[in-house]
Amino acid sequence: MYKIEINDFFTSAFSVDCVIFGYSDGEIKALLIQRGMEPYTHFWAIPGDLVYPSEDLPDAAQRVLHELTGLENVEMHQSRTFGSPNRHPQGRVITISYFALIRISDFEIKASSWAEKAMWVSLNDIPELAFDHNQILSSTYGLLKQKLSNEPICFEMLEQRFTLNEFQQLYEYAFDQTLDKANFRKKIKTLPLVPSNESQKNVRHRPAKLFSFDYEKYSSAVKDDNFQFKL
Amino acid sequence: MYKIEINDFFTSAFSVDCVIFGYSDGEIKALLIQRGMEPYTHFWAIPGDLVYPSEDLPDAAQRVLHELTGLENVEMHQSRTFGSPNRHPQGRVITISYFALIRISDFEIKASSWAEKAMWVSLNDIPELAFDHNQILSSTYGLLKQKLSNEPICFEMLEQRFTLNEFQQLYEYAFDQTLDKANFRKKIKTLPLVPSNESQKNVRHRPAKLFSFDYEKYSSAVKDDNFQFKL
DNA sequence: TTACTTATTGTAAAAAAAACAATAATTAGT
DNA sequence: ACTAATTATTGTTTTTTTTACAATAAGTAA
Repeated sequence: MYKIEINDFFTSAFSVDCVIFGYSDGEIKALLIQRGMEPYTHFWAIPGDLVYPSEDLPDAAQRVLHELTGLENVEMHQSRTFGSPNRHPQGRVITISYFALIRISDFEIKASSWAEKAMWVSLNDIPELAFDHNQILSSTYGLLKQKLSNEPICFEMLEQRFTLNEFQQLYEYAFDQTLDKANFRKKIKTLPLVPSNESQKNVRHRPAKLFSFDYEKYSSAVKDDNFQFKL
Repeated sequence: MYKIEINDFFTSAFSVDCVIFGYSDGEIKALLIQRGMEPYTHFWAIPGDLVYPSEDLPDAAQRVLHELTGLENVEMHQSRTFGSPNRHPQGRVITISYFALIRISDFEIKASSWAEKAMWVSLNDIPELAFDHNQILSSTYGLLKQKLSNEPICFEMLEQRFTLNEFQQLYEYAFDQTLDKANFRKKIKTLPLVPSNESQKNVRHRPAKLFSFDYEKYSSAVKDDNFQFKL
């Protein structure tokens, strides 16, 4: 065994992978791209790329997401790090995964740079992905579900105005269980939901009122009253 | 701006940092080492070191912890990843933090390799640490507290046999609140705690019975009855 | 105006949590 | 062996929260 020099360590790269979740048609979806570049050409993948040697990780996540999908100003949170020695065929590449929830209708997706296509894919229809991206995606979805019950992040993926039923259905989907409508409404009575004067359109029955989530009221309730979101 | 070649990316290193928690004298403590090496010589730090280019991350965590502190067979879990461009003065080094809970009395700590000393330090007495280790430690402690209420990991840091009061005090310490003794005992009635026939020694009052946690019964309850730990 | 469908509110039963009190058990010292 | 001291342990009542189910109200489209 020969002695390892300090410079032998500085031979690795790292990347960020951005798991973007959205919700539409009653399903949670992830934003995927099709790779137009070696390795795994034409495979679908989570948007991600190598980080510049002097770039900070959150900045890199923003940049990479923008370059590949056109998405801007998406606040992401760190998920897990994946570092198997052979996960990347071109060398040792550690990847730090980030995730965010966005409103699908608020953004226009446009594949660019080396991404051939970009599209929303239901979590039920995820194909075989490049690298270890299937593992990254399912691990990050697990993290998302955990956060859903402790933080009011679901409103980042619901429409800006939503019905209480849509709110409930999102939770029923994520936790795979049906909830009593009356009790659900009682439980969320403590949340800062503000009713709008608009209602559902184009339904042939009594339309539901549209609500929105008041983030300011929420964060001041957290501070002042020690309020804690829990569903 | 000149074009960046693929090889320009493979110029970074990464490390693992092992945050080891223990509990004694009513306080949660972390295992720290004193660095006998540049940079931050003589600073206290979380045990950690660079990962070999072909080494898997969990293996690296095991190896590094063993080399610096003598600890073996400690199962660690991934915490967060820290990657500010300037966190390491010798180059770009991303660090992946791991954490574990151990019974202080079960292990003998022995500083070796480039660690000058190794000792348990109460979380209340943490000095200024090397690199961004203060941040890593507090962030990981936050993660620990989160896990404490959802998983039965506290028994990894309590003595193998413990009194119900010791169990309660650990939670009172971590969540910084006093709990009603009678109600605490009722709440833990569902947990697979098995009484031993031994009791506390050397106390000048009625000694408490010693219990231990039955991991097998726990994991089968999780599978069969869909049981979930919650405190 | 009517039929239809869903939104919304209410009430009662059941379960869980919190508060508080009483009793039992053990040790150390006399 | 007895007593004082201290804590373990168990019980009971009250309060709060959750669950289950039912009833009513409201809006749309025909």
